[in-house]
Amino acid sequence: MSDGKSTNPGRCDPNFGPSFPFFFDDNQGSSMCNISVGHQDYFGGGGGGGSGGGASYMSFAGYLGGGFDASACSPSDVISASIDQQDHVTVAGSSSLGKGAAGETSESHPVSPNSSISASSSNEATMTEEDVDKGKKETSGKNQQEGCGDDHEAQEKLTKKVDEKANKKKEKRPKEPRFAFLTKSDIENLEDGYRWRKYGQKAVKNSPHPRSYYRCTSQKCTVKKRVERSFQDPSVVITTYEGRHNHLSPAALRANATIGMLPPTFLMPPPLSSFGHNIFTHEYFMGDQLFASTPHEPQVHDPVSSMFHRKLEARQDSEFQFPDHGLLQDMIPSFQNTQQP
DNA sequence: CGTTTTTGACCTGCGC
DNA sequence: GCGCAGGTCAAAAACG
Repeated sequence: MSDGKSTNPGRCDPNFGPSFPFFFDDNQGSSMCNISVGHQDYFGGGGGGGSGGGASYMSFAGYLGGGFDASACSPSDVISASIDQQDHVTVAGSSSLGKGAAGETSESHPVSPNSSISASSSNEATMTEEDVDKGKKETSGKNQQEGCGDDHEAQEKLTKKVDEKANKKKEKRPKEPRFAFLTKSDIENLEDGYRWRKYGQKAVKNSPHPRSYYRCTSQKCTVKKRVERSFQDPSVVITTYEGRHNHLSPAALRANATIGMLPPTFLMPPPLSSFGHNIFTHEYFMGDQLFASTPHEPQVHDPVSSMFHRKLEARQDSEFQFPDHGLLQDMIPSFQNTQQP
């Protein structure tokens, strides 16, 4: 479609807002957690991106490996949560922000107050097979069809693939970390700094809105994302990222090249640097804060971390309701449980 | 001409 | 085992 096709690095869409993730990490198959989140709000300019915190607190950005670059923009609100089975949970809500560390173009966008949403995650098996799947599918579908024996090579390949599949199945492949976030926006394609190629679209049960599947266009990068609208609130876009980027986002590269002054924290992992702006700057809640009563002390001090605290406070009074059913609930079934008594 | 989107078909997992 | 729903593939079309 439009050129940015799916997402164009570093560009801002006038209507977008990043939202926050809720992230799940399926690794180990455990399960997930919940999250809740919030409401619309807005935190003005903060700075930049962030590292999620200390060692044990990895931001979703970190998880993704780079996930987002929000250099993009955003106007809308975000609502989201992310989770990581291990010890972190992140949630967010969001809205617009000012300039990020990355500089880029953003100007501050006014934010509009919006809704409240909550989420929880259940990832489960839903997507975990993907990585492996890819190979599988390639093999399976096609090969079966072609198996007529056109060519030995083809057959051999097939066989190999099949074997690989079998092995993988047995091995039980690790699940890719995932995180999702809700964004209140008219636009479905969030500008997250990476380039995505759409590889499928599917109608979703109980929802008039189709779900789109995207893959990172970078070579060897297996990150995928799914984008769909909440059927209950069409203005809410649910974006789910899966996997971690193994490269810098085009936007991040650009920003770094231009700025060249970012603190190490930002530059280190590709992902983090990319997050520098929108997302982090908006609201981001650390999991422990959500689930535990102990205040979280960021191990790494950075603007973002501090920001989390402030934001969190701001949000405590929010009322979380999760209007969505179906899709969202699938992702976030227990959202309500996370709410504070 | 290269890249991305569209879209129908196929595959897989899950519940009944 | 069957049907359903989700996810992916890949040919064709569209786009720049």
